[in-house]
Amino acid sequence: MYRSHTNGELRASHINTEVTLSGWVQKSRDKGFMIWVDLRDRYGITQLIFDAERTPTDMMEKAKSLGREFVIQVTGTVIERESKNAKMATGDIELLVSKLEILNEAKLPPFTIEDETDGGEELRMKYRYLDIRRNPVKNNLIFRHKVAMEVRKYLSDQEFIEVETPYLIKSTPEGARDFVVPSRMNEGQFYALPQSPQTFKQLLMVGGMDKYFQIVKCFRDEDLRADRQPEFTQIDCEMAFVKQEDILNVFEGLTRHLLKEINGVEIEKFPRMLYDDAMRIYGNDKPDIRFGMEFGELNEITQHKEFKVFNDAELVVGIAVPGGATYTRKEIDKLIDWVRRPQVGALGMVYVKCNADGSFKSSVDKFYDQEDLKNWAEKTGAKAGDLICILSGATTKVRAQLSALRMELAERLGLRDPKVFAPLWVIDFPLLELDEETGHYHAMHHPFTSPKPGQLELLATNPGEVKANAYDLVMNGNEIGGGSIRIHDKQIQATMLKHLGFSDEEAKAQFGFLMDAFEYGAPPHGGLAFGLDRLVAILGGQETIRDFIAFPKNNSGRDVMIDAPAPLNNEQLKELSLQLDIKA
RNA sequence: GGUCUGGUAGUUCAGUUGGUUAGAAUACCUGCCUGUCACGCAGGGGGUCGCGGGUUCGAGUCCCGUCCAGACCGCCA
Repeated sequence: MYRSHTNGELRASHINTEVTLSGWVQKSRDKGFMIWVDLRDRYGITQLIFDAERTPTDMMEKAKSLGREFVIQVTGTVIERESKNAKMATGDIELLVSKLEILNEAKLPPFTIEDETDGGEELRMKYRYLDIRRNPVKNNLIFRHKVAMEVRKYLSDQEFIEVETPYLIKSTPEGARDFVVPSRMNEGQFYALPQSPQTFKQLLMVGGMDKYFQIVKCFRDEDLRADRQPEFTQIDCEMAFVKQEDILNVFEGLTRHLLKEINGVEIEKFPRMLYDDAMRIYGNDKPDIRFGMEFGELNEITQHKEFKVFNDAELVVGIAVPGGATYTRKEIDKLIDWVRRPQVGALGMVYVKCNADGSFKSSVDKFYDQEDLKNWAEKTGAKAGDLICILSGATTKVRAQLSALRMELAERLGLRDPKVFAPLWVIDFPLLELDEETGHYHAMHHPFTSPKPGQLELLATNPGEVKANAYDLVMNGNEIGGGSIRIHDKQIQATMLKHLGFSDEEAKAQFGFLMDAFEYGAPPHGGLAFGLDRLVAILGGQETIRDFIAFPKNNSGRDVMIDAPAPLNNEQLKELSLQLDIKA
């Protein structure tokens, strides 16, 4: 037996009992006459004591030799501390050690195993097993476990069945790039890892599993971000015999359950916003509605003067920055520089200070009078003391730019409180999206999404106008889930693929199995998938998903701990019938 | 593919206009310390300034290239 108790559970009630503990040496404080050792495990810290009067000399020497992160086992008597520590759960007691065994020595760790570590990101990733000993990371992993358990509990209670789908599937050219796995037995052929179990869950619906879910790894070979990993986990869900309303209700229920159980937050009804409105009011399909700063479109009240920039613009739009009227010229210039950075890409910014005395001062006073500026303030909801920031240009670009500015300013103003949760549904997404480079339309969600009833005909004439039965669940400016009602009719699916540029042969080769299945009695169905990593990070009030993943990849998609990816040797390549073509 | 920021002791960082032997904190080692818990005190060891090239009497510092890391844009149906 290595331990009778954990390091987090001993209290005053255990005094005078003999216990055995195991764990890691967090720190030892050697005062010469006495040595205190903090013994750590997953559950907490217990203070051990060795002292010259009660501890044999040889054990004193052994205790002196203990270094950080040594793994030890001790037996002893729980005693009351002479100086208690109210900050520790076990702070009333300590263990007078009678037997000390070093189970494993440890090299000096490359960074300190403490809540506020001195280790940088890269080192922590390289020695992730040490990082996981730290409370912040450990607690995040436990938090993630809790969320996953609540998801399983809730969906299971609603009669959902968790079904596993294959990881070795077929590559498709649409959408994200696939991770590809060569097949040894089928020379020259490749599996692909799934970007999502999309077609399989639809086939489960055809198979009659009318409520399915799966907590499942998905893979996308695209560049990473702080909130994006090449392998990530989805809560993948699908239901048969449902309409959009049913799906929204079920998964709003799940989300409400999580907010209540995990965060103790009760939210009655999630607001719903049309995609078009989200774009118009927030310039963004995943608006953060924890704060206002809503867009005010100013075309009508700006384009009657000689200011060419506004007169030529497709869209003139502004936001009110609370308290911004006090910004200095220098601060505003920095703001203008910020929106002109290539990442944002605005050409310039017009601003209006709404002074406390009710007067206005703008960067375009040459063109507009106080009455004009007052109208702008009204339209953007600016009050005395606010600053109006106005961008103009092509609608799509300007909305994205002003949205970026809105988020940045809200961040700086502390309006993005991680303890506040503001979920909403964004509905009626467009079915198709125009690819500016190729001029072709592609599916905004995926090619199995059904158009709104009666809009199928529009596909031929105005493809960009067609709305889909597609919806996103958005929280605090993040898309935490998205889904759609699917096509379940072979003809409609064929038409859809044709409009996406698939020939009949390509459609058959790629998705023939799905369309064949539709001919054998496919029920109406739809579903939704949550990004678990992101959901957990947001519920946990953090920005980066990496610390909620036990072994994440770095910015370049590398696992720096195991040093993957790595080359294959020649025998392996030969066995797979592969030749490399790498430019020097 | 692109933009920006960074790379100096085990670690986190400072290093001025290019100028003596590159510093601080922390960690580590040694000694002291009768209640520590961010223990304290005294002393000590520790550097390929990412790498390569260039300018210069002289480069951590300036220039060019390159590698690595992070954030973002493109991308992520």
